[in-house]
Amino acid sequence: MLLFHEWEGAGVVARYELIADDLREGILSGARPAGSQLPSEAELAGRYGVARGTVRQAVAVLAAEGLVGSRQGARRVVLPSTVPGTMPDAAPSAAPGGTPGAARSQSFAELHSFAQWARAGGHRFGGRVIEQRRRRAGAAEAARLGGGEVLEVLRLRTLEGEPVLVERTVYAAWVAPAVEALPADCESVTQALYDAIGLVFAYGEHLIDAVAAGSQDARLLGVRRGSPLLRQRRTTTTHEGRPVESSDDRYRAGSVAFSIRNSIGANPLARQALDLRSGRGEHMFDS
Amino acid sequence: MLLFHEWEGAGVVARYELIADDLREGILSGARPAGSQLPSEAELAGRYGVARGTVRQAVAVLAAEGLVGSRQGARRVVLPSTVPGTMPDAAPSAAPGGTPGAARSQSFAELHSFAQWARAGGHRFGGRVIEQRRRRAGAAEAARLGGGEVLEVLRLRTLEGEPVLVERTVYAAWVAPAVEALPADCESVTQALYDAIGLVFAYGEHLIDAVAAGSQDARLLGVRRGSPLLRQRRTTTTHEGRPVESSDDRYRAGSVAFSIRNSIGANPLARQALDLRSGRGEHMFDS
DNA sequence: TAGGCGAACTTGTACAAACAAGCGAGCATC
DNA sequence: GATGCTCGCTTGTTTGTACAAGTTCGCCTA
Repeated sequence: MLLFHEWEGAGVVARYELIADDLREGILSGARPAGSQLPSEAELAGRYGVARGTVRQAVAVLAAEGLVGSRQGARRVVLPSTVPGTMPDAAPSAAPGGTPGAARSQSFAELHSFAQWARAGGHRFGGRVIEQRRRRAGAAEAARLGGGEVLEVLRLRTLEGEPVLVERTVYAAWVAPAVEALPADCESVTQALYDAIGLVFAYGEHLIDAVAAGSQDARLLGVRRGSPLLRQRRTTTTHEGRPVESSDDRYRAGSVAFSIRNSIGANPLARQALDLRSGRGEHMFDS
Repeated sequence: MLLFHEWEGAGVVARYELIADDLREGILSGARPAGSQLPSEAELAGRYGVARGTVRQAVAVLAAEGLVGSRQGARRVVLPSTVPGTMPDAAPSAAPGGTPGAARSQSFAELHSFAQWARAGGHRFGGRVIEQRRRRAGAAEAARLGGGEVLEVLRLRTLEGEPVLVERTVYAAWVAPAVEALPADCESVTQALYDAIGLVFAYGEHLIDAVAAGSQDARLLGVRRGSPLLRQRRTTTTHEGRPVESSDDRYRAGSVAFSIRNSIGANPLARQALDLRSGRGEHMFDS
């Protein structure tokens, strides 16, 4: 239970975030088991000494994370967590290397930055640049990233010592100099670019599908050509909506999965049909 | 622009939803191009004749969808939409077979129900039951779905006449009778179960990765054994958090992709490491 | 001209109040 | 015993206000 005096001096963090963290910890620790009801908004408001609106903001966070369900008229319930791998060890809230409650703010970084995700999960990881060169932007790239001379980088990343990810990234012209200044074995490009020029990867658009490994993929990942890979294509922009990079990431099958929890009310993930006819549509890399 | 008198009698729909729909249509139609700034909350409040809080709820919806970006102190901006396939045709808001503004409420259904997703996208689709039988629940299944005699169903679904999806679903004991009562060529199981017993699939947890096609997969989908498939494993629950089904869906590579837009603030999608060592962990079906 | 400063603007957080809408349990009725 | 209904509880929506915090841009100064 979060006590009021713990807030004094907390300062920068919003109260609804603190309340959300407190409730989330209760859920993840098992103190509030799946199927149990949360206290009513009125009771929580009284308990934490805040207005009902503040409590609503807090539980809205949890609902967006898929941890609790809401229906008008009925108490909120804790939803079951059934993802394989998270079931067996009902870890008592003290995850290795991560402060409890950081899950939400990590979730974008996790999806975007391999390093930040791996670090948060307590994994041993590495990576290095295989190839890097400037070239003129194609038509579609110019539309996505803006014109000029883009920077194309091929990276191989490892998890627990094994190669799991081939990253083919195209950076917009305006970030190219900063990326070129990075060392070849830079662990976290995202972090390095933030430190160097204050660049924040704020928004992303992702397309997830499966492809067969090409010869280069196969060689780098140590799998047979044609074996299945999980592909994540993404385009990232800054706060202002300025495009930063466009990437084609390919994971070895069985090494990494994407997980999402959604509710009938709101979720950003959707299926998308691909054009079955034009298999020769534009590829970012024809390796 | 939405006019006030259009609301009179609208009744059930919340005003913030109507405002969100109006703004979304402006963005998707191109009237508010990517990079442009939205009017300030105060101005929108005046224009729509509502309080600022209501406007904030509306734009929060758009922000959750990844359509607009927010930073404290700066105007909201329209984010670029760069997913391949949605770029070329900047469809003037009149998508085939879908009312404008329905995107958000569809997004869960789209992710869950193949039929509803395909219908919303204007695709020709079909499907049939290949195999169906009752059996006792395994240990992990009992933990996910509750014990008793579960119902296992194998379905093959087609898109534009071609087989694209093998669906292996396990239904909890309490829904098994209703599922068995459905015809083998039932188009939308979700819809049929709602009509029959008022069942709503409200929450889902999904795990997305890539696998090689097994011999049964290959035969049904008309691909070679070992070719890449996009796999979506999901567990769905009702409003109350009661588990309904657990499914293993495999899409032919190149037929369907998952898309997601996220922001640094909030998103439920995250990577998850898989155990590289134990390849013999539990499988729902060992086909 | 370059840099610093500040004022106006904009979004974020929090509170208080009121009503609408849906749920659930208990009660009364048949 | 089963059915239907009412009432209290709970969440959803909306308004209004106030202040905090960050951004933007123009002005002023060095």
